[in-house]
Amino acid sequence: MPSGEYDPETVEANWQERWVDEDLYAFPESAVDPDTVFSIDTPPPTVSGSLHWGHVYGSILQDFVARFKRMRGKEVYYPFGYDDNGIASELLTEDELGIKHQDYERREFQKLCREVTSKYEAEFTEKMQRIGTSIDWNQTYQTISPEVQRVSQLSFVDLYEQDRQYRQRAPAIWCPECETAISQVETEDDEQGSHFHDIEFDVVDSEESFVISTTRPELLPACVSVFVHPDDDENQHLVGQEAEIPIFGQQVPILEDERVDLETGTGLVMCCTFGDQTDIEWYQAHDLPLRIAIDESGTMTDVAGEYSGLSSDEAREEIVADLEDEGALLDKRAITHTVNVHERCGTSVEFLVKDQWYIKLLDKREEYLEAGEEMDWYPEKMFTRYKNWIEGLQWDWAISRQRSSGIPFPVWYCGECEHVVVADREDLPVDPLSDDPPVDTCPECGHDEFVAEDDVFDTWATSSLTPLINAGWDWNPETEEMELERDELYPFDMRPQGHDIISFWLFHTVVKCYEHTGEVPFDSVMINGMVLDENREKMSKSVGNIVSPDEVLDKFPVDAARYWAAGSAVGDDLPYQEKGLVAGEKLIRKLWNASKLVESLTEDAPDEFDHDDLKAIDRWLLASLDREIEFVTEKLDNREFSKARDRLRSFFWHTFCDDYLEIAKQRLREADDPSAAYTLQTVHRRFVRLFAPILAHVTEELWHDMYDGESVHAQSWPEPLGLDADVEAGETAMAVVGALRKYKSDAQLSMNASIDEVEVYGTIDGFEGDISGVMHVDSLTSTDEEPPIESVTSGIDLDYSIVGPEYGSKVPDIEAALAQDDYELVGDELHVAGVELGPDAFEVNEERTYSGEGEFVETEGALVIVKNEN
RNA sequence: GGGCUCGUGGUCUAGUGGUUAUGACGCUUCCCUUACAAGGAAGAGAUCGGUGGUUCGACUCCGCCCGAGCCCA
Repeated sequence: MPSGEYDPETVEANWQERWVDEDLYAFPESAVDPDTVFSIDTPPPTVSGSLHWGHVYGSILQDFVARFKRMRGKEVYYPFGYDDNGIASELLTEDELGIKHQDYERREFQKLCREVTSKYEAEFTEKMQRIGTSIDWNQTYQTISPEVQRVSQLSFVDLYEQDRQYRQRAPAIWCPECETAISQVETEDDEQGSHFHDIEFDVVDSEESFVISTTRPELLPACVSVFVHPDDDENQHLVGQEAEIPIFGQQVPILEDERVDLETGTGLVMCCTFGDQTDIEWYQAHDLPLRIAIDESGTMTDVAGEYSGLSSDEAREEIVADLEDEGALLDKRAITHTVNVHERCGTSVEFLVKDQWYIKLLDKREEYLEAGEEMDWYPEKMFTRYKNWIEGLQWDWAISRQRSSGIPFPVWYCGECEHVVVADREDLPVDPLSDDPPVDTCPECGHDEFVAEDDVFDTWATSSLTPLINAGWDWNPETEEMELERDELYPFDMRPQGHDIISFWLFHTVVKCYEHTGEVPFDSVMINGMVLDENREKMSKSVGNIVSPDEVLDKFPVDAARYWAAGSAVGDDLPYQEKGLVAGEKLIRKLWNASKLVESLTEDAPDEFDHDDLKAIDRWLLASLDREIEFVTEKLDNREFSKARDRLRSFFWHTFCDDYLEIAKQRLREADDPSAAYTLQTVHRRFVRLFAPILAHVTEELWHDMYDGESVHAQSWPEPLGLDADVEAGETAMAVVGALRKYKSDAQLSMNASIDEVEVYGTIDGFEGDISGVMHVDSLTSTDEEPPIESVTSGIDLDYSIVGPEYGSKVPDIEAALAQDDYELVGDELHVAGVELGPDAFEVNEERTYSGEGEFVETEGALVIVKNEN
């Protein structure tokens, strides 16, 4: 029985513990009907980092859906993944144990990683449980586990056999500091100081020469062509000729391409293997040869002739000096320009040519776009991000990473003919560096020595498999097919995702799962926005405006945070604001206090009551709640949490507490009133369930205290009762109560002061007693008759939705005539400005005055005359 | 530099062609009415970022500009 003040600190912790202990949210073990399953594929957070407020926000939104769907009769599959595979965990392990991963075999190092991260996993679990989500803690996985490694490698084998992957000598972005290849998304721009060198090039078989400005003279030996912009009239005549490279002497074609930047340098550009991204594009577009002058350690190769063996920095100095000697260096000046750097270490990247594995994307752009279209997007507008990403794709997806730790490619190459040997599925996971290939000799050439692939997968190659991990995707040796152990989960009903990572996490997941199963992995996607600080600015460590979950939850109940999280349209960014949480706290308190009152009033409430015997106001309240239920259900179905929350709060607070409860209280205290008691309890039970997905803890406490001892989260969602009621009379009655409150307020009377006499001109049939009871009216009469007041026509209001389309440009004339009172009312028609408007098109505005005894109050649907001696 | 999203009282937010713009927080005044004063009642407060256009009519649609965020270069 709810009594005293609500104590969220104790109550919330208690329920969180019990929910986990009692496995309340456990997904059924046995196979279930896919039609009644609601499966969620949650993107696993990095556990080596700390749980931040953005995680909390995203998780709460997921939980709203999970709890709502559960009450709607679904078996909800709500798993949790710990992402501990990746550089962050590796660095953490090295730090904590004071080791270097290079000193260990991969498997050993991964084992150490698992040990270190398990501590962080436990911490993460605790924090996730503290926000009261209904995750099924029996359904968890670690991305570093051997099982997930197996899925990753199975994915590779499957895509390889489907010919969706290829290995190609291709440009790779290389970080010389980290000695690893990185993806395009791991680079960022940086302004750096450098020097422009103006170098003179001779045109072959001509007296002519031209000048190129370059920041990278050490790339002269790598030069394969010179480019001119198509709009560059001055240099147009050079196109088609050849240029001779100073010092090195190679002769290269002069070509035209619109990617030449006319603003920088001389408008003529040399293309090398590879100075920047544009060089790579030119290499691909113009089918240019490769001249690799710098290797991956930054050392000059044989291509550089006498400079070979020097570091690229040394080579630059010597080449510049030699150019000067030859008279080819015309000028050298300091500039700042934008370079590509590795986002982790800030080192400017190199472009190398390496053997890399790629997943094909470009050839199926249309299909992947259609896959995106097949999913329901909440909100819809976020689909454009997915669409734009696909339309802008210029590369296939490079999945090779030249790192010594990570999940290895299950591949060996023949030492003789480079034939690719892929591991057997039964043997996965394997590490080619430690394990033998599945064949003794090369099936192609019979050679018996193999070279292990030493690259590892890009972590996204694993992160993009979560639906398959959750659904138990594996090889069935009997049928020789890939199968889903838990077929009923797939495709997943919902995938939550932050809007900042739609382009790679979501996209890559769709692509991979689609290729593996032939099905789009998600029926729907729910996109969450970012959490901003109080000033609507992005949270960042460097600015120091990070909000930590512990800090917030020490101060506020979780339910208050949950109320706050429901406060914005899904997909929109949401500022963290304490007043939002304070508002939540107030609602929790209101719900608690109202429940105490309901409890005290409904001790004798009948479980059953013939709806035909309901009093008007009870019938009215139940019918009004029906409409609210329909609204709230629809909004939650559409992930419009904010609308559901606000409407429910407002109906509960104002209609139920302020209007109905005040009346019911009086009725029940004055006499036995089974109709009121029954209604009060019925409505209250419904409110507790309606609030349950959002205010998960306080509703649970109330349900247990007041009702059947089961969890509110295991109850079914309220269905409308389908009662008929005179809704209009009820609303008029409430408006009359409002008018009487206003009268008392204006007269500075207390709300329980009595009023002698009230006359209501309007329909309030059946509500008279309720009004007089709650407002302490000694004598209340109501009538449908015309009130004893004088009406003066004060103006005409047009209904523009009718007048506008009908009269178009004549509307201003009509308005002008009305403004000058130049019109005539003929019967139910309005004659104005030469047109005749029907009764639907306008409304006569009347000013009412009352000169009789007492005071006249006008309200929605009724006119009220108050006569009071006091 | 490109794409997408957002801009509404002091603050947060609803509203996507119909003229009196929603609600909450805060503010002012009044009211201790036996669930709740962290409550109730009343009230003030917005030319809907700027500008130009389409339309009888624009917060809403279109162009440009400004500001913020995200992604990409």
